[in-house]
Amino acid sequence: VREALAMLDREGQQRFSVRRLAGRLGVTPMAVYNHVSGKRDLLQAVADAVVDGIDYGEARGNWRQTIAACFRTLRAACLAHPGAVALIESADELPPGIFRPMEITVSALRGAGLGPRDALRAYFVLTTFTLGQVRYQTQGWARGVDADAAVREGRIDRRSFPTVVGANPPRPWDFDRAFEFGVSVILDGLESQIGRTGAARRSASRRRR
Amino acid sequence: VREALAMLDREGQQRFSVRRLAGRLGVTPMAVYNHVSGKRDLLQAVADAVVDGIDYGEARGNWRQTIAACFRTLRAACLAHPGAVALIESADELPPGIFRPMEITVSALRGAGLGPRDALRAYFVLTTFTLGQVRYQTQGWARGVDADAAVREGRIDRRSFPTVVGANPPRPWDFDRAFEFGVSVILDGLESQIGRTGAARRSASRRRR
DNA sequence: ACCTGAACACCGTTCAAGT
DNA sequence: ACCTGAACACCGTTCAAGT
Repeated sequence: VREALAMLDREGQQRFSVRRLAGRLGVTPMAVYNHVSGKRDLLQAVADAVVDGIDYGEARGNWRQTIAACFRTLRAACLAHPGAVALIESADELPPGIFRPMEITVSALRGAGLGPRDALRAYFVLTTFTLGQVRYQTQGWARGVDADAAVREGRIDRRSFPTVVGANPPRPWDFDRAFEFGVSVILDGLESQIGRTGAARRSASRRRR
Repeated sequence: VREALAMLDREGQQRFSVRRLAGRLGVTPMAVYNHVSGKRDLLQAVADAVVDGIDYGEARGNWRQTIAACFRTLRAACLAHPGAVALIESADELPPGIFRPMEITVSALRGAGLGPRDALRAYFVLTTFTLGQVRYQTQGWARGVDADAAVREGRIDRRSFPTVVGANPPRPWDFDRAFEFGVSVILDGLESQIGRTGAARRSASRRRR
């Protein structure tokens, strides 16, 4: 499992194969099947190992700080094991620890006054954002969606895409800052949602009196 | 390409193969290579076709409405071709149309008063969120990260995950509402960011006088 | 210009056999 | 309990040959 994770981080899931893993372990391909019931099972085990290796620590500070810290931890773990993210996203079943961010986030938001459904939705906003950002960074957003390259190579003309051409991003793109910006935008948005529903609830209870 | 897209939407990228495509076309596997230089090239062509098929229409309304409409369109297109999302995310190069949402979003946000770097970052928040949400919906978030199933199957205990167990999501999960919630949260967050930098700029120009 | 058939190097996996 | 070797059904792709 350890060697599999290393291979995945090094060469990606595309180039990973049971036979090559066996080769690196100096063993016949079939020996792998004594420890694992198949490729699927092996990748599952790798995903489990990564998920279990994440430590979110103790919550401290207000709800914004708690949530921000949680997703910073998640992001750092994903960046440390770029090969594992796709695995986690496609795993059939993951260890309970995968729900730690949900627990932390929903709990913090409930405490801040957000309703249960919205708190859960907010969690999904934060995870999809965080994992998506990691994907772009590791798999190379520098692929098809690299506006900078498209502008440089002249695949895009100023006429149809004036703003894209003008906003040509500074290189190297600072993923950390982009992530922090996103987190604070989302938290700001949640704060104003909380203010709004809180105000609605207050005026409702005022009417009730 | 049309048949390939249909196969991908139907059975997913995992089960797709050149040989099976050839089979469905009633032709020998090698015939495919007369029209396309390889599997990679074929998938690229599929991604291109999907991207080119998206029509974002004319911008109308204020910046919030413009942006929301843009990502609703993107989301609808992705949901219509679930098999193509992974392709687009991993394509090496995509047609210019892929930058339309960036153009629309950055332009709208610049107009609303956001700085160039933040406008670009905001675009990435919105795309990662939108595509991530689509992934969860189509690939089945119902995989490893399905809290509902985990609770039902008793893989999670109330002691360590009180909030997750309590927040047991209503079934069926309403992806549309979750998406709309996320969009409005992000737009709220951007609005308060704009207010903040706008205020900072105003007070700076006041000092300058 | 398009299709075929045989071939090559790779896959995941099974199964009988070894120690 | 662990490993091996041969085999099977599948890949993507090349290449010479056909029309």
